[in-house]
Amino acid sequence: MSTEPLATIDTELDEQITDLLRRSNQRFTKGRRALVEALLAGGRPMTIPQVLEANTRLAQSSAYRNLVVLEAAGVVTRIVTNDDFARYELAEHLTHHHHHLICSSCGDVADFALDDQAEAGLDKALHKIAAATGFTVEAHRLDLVGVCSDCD
Amino acid sequence: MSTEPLATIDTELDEQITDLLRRSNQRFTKGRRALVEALLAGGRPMTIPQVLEANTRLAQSSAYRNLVVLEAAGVVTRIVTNDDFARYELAEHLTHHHHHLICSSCGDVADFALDDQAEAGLDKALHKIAAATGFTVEAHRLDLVGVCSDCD
DNA sequence: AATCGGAATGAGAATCGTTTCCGTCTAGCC
DNA sequence: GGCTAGACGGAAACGATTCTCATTCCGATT
Repeated sequence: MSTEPLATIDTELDEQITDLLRRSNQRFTKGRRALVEALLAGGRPMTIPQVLEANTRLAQSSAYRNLVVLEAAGVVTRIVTNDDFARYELAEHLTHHHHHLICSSCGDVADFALDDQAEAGLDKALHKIAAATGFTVEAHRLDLVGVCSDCD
Repeated sequence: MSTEPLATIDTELDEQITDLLRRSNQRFTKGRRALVEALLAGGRPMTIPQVLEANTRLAQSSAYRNLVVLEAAGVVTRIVTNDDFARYELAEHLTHHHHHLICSSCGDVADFALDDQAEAGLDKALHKIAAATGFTVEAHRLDLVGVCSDCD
């Protein structure tokens, strides 16, 4: 479990994650660190097979188990599409608020961000809806579904 | 396969669906009609177990198979959340453009619509993104994730 | 209305991503 | 150094969905 990392977790991020994990009584172990490194290196939502391929030392069962732990701790986010596999990426508060481009052909997912003005307008409209329906909003998700340039 | 329908499919809708199915060389059979009626009566995205419970005459395997057929024909839309089950609802062009409120506690999904102005602003911003990334947009999906008033 | 051909049906088996078990190993602590 | 709770990893179990296949239905044709 010790080859050169796919990406380096800087001190600040390390502390944030350690802290997040500690809050749910979990440790930031080597296996979990390797997962975060793989996701960081990927720079996009990755399926478990992709993660395992990126770091062949990881055991499948541990990857699944630890991604559940990391999600519960708020370190990563699980994304499900119509594709066969679930995908994971670093949680937004460790990176930045963004949305997803989902390719309906190959299933790949990439990130994009809305400009501040559009995001603010959206937020306002959504809060209005929430207030009208008695729904307590935790987050909003915006996906663009279409065909990526590779598949076109 | 002949009890009183859960909801009535009016002539116009019937023709639209028949036509949609014919385009993919499929018939609008009784089983498929029963599925559409159940979804129509539900008025919200439903899981297969919910559909089967609403109409106990439906066979599970046929429900799964026919929902795939109906989706391919563009009659229904499949929605996946973090919940264990996929959900289906009538396609937007048979109803109206809308978005989803997803309860992170019970998994239930309800519909909501953005006001025209917010929707137009969103559309504009998304087309800008698409143009910048070489992504061909087919649709956008906007979900509000939170806790519904029942679970609160 | 009887027949034929192809599609639809339904019960159960198979699939396969994901989860869980369980025995072994580690890291952290005295 | 030993102790112990937690983490690990290989393999078995799980479960939503899909596939199989014999049977039934539908629609067109004579």
